[in-house]
Amino acid sequence: MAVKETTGRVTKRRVRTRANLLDAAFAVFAAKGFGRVSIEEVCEAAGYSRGAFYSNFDSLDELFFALYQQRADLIAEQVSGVLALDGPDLDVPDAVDRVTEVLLLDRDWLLVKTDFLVHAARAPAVAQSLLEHRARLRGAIADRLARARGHTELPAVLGDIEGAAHAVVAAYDGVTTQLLLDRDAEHARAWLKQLLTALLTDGSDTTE
Amino acid sequence: MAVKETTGRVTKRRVRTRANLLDAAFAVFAAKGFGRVSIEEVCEAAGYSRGAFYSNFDSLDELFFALYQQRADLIAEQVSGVLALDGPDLDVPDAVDRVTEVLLLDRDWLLVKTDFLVHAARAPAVAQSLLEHRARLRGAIADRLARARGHTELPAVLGDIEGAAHAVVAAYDGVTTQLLLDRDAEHARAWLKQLLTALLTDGSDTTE
DNA sequence: CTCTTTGGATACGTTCGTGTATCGGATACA
DNA sequence: TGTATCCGATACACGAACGTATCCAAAGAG
Repeated sequence: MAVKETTGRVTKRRVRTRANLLDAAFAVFAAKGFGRVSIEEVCEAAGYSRGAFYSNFDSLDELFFALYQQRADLIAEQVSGVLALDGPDLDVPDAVDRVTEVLLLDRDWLLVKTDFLVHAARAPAVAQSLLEHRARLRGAIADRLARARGHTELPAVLGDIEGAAHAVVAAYDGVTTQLLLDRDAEHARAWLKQLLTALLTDGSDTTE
Repeated sequence: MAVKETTGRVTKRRVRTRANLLDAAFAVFAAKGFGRVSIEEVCEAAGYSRGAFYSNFDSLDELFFALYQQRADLIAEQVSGVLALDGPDLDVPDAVDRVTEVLLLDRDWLLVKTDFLVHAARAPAVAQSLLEHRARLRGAIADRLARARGHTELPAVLGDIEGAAHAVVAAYDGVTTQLLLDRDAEHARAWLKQLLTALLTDGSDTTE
């Protein structure tokens, strides 16, 4: 049961400890990786006993899911926010700049995100939820690209705008992988920018 | 100690059981994910007792590393082989076709590969080894691209040939991520082809 | 302030995996 | 075929983490 019985009392303390558990879990997961983490470790890191955990969650999986959703929504908002900025149309390179400034900042998040991916890959239900999340993000990107039309022409090879949005996500995923290994965030961001530019513009624009 | 004392007797049985353990481990890792797998499970799947394991490996980590190296080398050979085919020059789209036919075939491999990535991301020494492996692969791709010059002009946005090779790997990683979630291998391969085409050619070539 | 409800701590018993030490059958080599 | 060596199986002791049942303190309602 994902949600505790919707009894009357909502309790303030509960919210606090739940948040604390989630925060601690984030740190522990990032450090050791989900799957190598015990419930006890999370509790210890949060300064609670196991009783607190079982009072708030039914399993580590459930906590992990909640944690991911929390953070992913946060990121998604940031990206959407950045993309929505400014008037109805602005050229693509500028949007690319803005996005790359927000992304790839927190290594811990990348670690947890990838853990979650690998987790979802083996749990169809979870995968479904993750796919929907990605679809929403792609939607935001597609909207942005649609608004930019006229300023910058998209290459035809990617197909429609949806295709282009798909490509953007793929580029992000690809760069994430590399960054996880070499830990060079600066380089990763510069390079993501370059990749996106290559994907979203015709070869004509050689800014760098 | 990665390699058992180099004593005289080379032993035939040992090689067999070691291989069996590795094969069984691959299946188990793919199914449950490294980190959720116990030594016992691997032994059981292979039909051995834990004694056999400790006689061949010092830890699960060591086995995992050996397993990854084995399979990754295999894939790398396949790719290099496919890329080396035919005369000194052939256009890019053809090479793209060949490569996409070899890649993204085995879901189990993608799972294990991603597990290993996430593992390496937290173990610098392992990451180093993985980075070198990737560099070698990039090298093969770069060589191929160099030979194709004159037939197809690369877009300038990616920089030199090394940059283009980098982009190819990123695209592969990105598509892998998506495939892990939606399990649509057919679509993934078609789309990888499209992505690579978009990256490696000027917008002029609209084959599809 | 009192009383009721809720949240988290503590204290079990149990299961599971680990690593080691020892033993017996298999294997290579003469 | 004999024999020395190797390899894998078995047995054991230990520790870690789990899930539950129970209890005390904290927070909200009146």
